[in-house]
Amino acid sequence: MNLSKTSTYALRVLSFMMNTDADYFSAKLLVEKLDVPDKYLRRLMTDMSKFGFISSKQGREGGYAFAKNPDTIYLSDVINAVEGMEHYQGCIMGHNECSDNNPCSLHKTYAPVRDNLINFLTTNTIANLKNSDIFKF
Amino acid sequence: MNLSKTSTYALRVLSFMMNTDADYFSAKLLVEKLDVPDKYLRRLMTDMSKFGFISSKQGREGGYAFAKNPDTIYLSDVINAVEGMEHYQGCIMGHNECSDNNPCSLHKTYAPVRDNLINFLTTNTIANLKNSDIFKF
DNA sequence: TAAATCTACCACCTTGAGGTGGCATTAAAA
DNA sequence: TTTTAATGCCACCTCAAGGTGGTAGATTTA
Repeated sequence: MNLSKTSTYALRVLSFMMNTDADYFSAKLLVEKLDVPDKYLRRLMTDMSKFGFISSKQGREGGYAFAKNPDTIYLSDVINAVEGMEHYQGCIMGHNECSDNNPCSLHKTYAPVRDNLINFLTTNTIANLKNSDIFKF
Repeated sequence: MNLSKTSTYALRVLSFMMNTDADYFSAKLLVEKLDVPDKYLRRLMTDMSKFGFISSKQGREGGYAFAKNPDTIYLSDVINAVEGMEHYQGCIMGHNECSDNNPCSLHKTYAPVRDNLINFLTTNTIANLKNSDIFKF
């Protein structure tokens, strides 16, 4: 499975924030800890604040913080915001139209696999990523 | 889930061949039926014959045919040949190293989903795609 | 053996995701 | 009020997947 690189960046940032105690997380800190390109991360953070996941505070001692309760942020919300969920919901063969009524040759067999994946993404939240035994984000 | 476009092309070609009765399939026919770019399909077919899935016959009345029994060609074989299976086997967060011993924050939760996907790709063959009720490849 | 109809191959073009440079703006701290 | 350390934004660069053009080579059939 391949989330877009941008989605993994977003999830890793939020996971790190969930597992680290701080009021504000500066871009500088996140870049150091997560090895994400500086400017790219800043742009992503700005995007995520526009989507309402985080808030930002400018100026010295500023940075980013959760803007809503992490247990209300589903993995699918994050993915949907930064790259869209279409790839994960659509036909594995890439057809625009593919349904039970007009299926491709893999439609039926693949259905439970997709359902399982969708279920994973729509039931797990950022809060679920909290785990004191984890040191990799 | 997003297979690469090239993987879907490959699977769709093989699926079409599986569901159609003919000795040889010309590039022209495949392009017409499957709406894959002409030159791109030809290059892909050449690749697939190098990988041993199909054989090609040049000249008038020539074209492509299965080079091995379709029930010995697993979906994962095709994907592995044209784009590699790494994306589907690796860490959902994109880490190079991610194992039970050194997991990312999604490792444990995602494991069954990945296993399910891998199982789907490694147990289904091209022969399984034969289905007389299917008209979309 | 010539025409027709295929595949094979090489080099190039296009597009979007990912990534970068530079500078403006904000606000706490000194 | 100046300095300093943050974020915000715009325009551009890079690279690999996907796609194209042209031509050479193979083989069947008339």
